[in-house]
Amino acid sequence: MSTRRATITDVARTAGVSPSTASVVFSGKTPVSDATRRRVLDAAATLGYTGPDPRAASLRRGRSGIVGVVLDLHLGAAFLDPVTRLTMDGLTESVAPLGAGLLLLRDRSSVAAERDEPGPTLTTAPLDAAVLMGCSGLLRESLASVRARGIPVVVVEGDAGSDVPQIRLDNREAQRQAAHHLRGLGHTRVAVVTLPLTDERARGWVGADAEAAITVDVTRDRLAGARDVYPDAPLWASASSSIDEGVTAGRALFAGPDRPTAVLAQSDLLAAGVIRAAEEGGLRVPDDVSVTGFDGVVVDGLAPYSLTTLVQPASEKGRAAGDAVAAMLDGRDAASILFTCTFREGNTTGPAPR
Amino acid sequence: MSTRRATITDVARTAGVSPSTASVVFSGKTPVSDATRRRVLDAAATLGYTGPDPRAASLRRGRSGIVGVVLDLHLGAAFLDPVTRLTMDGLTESVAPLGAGLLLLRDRSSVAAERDEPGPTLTTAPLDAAVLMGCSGLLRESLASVRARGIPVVVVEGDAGSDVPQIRLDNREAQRQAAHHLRGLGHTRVAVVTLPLTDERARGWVGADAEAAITVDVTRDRLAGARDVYPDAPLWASASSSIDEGVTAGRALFAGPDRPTAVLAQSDLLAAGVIRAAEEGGLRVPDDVSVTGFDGVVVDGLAPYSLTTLVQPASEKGRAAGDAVAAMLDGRDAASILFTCTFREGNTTGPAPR
DNA sequence: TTGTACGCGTTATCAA
DNA sequence: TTGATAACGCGTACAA
Repeated sequence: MSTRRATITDVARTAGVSPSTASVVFSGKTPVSDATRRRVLDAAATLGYTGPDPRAASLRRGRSGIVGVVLDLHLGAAFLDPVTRLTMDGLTESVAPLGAGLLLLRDRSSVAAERDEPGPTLTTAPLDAAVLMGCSGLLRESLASVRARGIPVVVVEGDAGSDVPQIRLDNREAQRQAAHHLRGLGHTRVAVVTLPLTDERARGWVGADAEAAITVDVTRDRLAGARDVYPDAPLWASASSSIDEGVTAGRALFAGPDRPTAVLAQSDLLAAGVIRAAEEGGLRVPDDVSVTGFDGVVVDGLAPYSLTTLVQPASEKGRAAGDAVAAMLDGRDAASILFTCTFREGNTTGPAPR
Repeated sequence: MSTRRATITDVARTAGVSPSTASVVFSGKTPVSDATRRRVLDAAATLGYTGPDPRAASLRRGRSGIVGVVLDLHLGAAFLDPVTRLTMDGLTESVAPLGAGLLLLRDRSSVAAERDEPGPTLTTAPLDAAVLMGCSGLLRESLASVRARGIPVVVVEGDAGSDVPQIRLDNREAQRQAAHHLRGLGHTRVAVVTLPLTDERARGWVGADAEAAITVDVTRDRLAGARDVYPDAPLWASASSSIDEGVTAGRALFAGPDRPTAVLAQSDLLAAGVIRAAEEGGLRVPDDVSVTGFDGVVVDGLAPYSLTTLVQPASEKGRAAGDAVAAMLDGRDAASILFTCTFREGNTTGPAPR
């Protein structure tokens, strides 16, 4: 084997052209005569040169073609959430035309403290831009340093300073619609199953104090919407958004004496679990209990139910984030966007039983 | 605003030291006197310098700290699979100590053909290494060029040339164990629900021709294990690994005259769906029908069932891939690994009804 | 259409 | 403990 990788200079020399010409052959930025191109390509083949070194190209260009995505959980957990998956899909799509790929990063504020592993960070990775998805407030510092480096940042469903473009949802209004819907059906005994209230993710009934101390934006906003219509509805906080958590919640809800006739769940997965718990308890949905979800995602295994829910434009959110990144990379500035959910009536809600 | 970002040279000049000294202050590779360090740090703060440009550092070092991960589907679909999630988690962990992050790449062979979007590829991204997860054979070409560039590659559950380290599972033996288990319970009328047979992902009953034309390794190997014990079991191919697909399969299986008393599903999700379909059809599990899964993952919403299944070391696979990458990056060479599944008996299998 | 010259921002090496 | 030097491999004005 040879001692060193071939560079474009080697190729140029072998082909008998200048390095710039060889470069142009690969980038296609400038017309090159067919004869020259062939000579260069042949030389490249001979030398085993497979194209410009991305590292060098990236230094020269000032672009790496990499967009960092910061998730607030470890991968598996983050992607457990269908909304996250859809949003990532949208982001992937909208970022591809930029010639960029997504680099998975973790919110160091939550992890790095534990043990001092290195790992790529917002500050050490060769990023062209960064997208923060639903990250905790603690990451402010990294955010600051990234912005200091002049790297465009977009925040999706998270709490960032006001001068960062944000992609958000009308969580409160949307949840209010669902509550209205239930009230219109005559429901008065309604319970709410919430997403985690804080990073601690404590599960169980929620008292006034805990309710006042909610730190997760999404949870707080959706709850506010429910409260607009049902100020006194009892609250059960789940530890995560999953069917199993919904089942746990449902069991608790349906166990007591004053069984609710309707449940506002803050996610479709939770709603699916609540429905499962209802069936398990011999309650029929929606005859005995109405259940609403939130997100409008496909819940694997929920058929034949079709949830009454708020459909959120999940992949559009990702796409919007990508577009914002593209805009900023382009020198334009990106505005924050507030997406709207659509109420969709399924077969899981019905008139309140008398 | 100033005209240009500060560089380490600017910082050095301001601090009255040489660039190399300033560099060392940031990298910590060499002891520096406290006084000097302070001067440099102060200068950096003054100039708004937040640390070395990763692009330049990466060119100089010859390392980017990025490991590419090629998935054979779009993100959302890939992460729909719990095994993929776990594997990615393991990979993330084992790659973090390397100071590396994961860059999400798509199998261009499947996508690029469609439309000619640029997007990051195996060949244009600044990768230190690449991990291919369950990718189709078509990607051979990219694989070749990557290897030509001297980039270490590891393949997980996919079909690559023999000279690439592979991380695989004893699919056949494992599935055979499940089949043995069923035979031990006296089952003779057994059906198999498979993962997709080919990239086309056609759903339905499988004839001999189709069975002979299976292109997906995992599917073929697991089926072989089932065939070792039940050479004549009827086959239903699902279009993906999901509960809903399992339901569809189950309905088909339980509709016919010769209803099977046991079902070997090639994934836990499929098994969960089959169970759901059984319940739906008034069959009790395991009294009327036994069902086995494959993977040993937590299926959200499956409780109170605990599947009889083959537990595969999913995150270990990811970790092994990361370790292999680390080894190769280190100049050592990495061997292929064959992981073993563990049979776990749950409450979804029982004696064949008489 | 092709070639020349230079700099992108760092860091490894070695000498002081 | 610090500093000088020399790449790292490429792209792009600009000139020819």
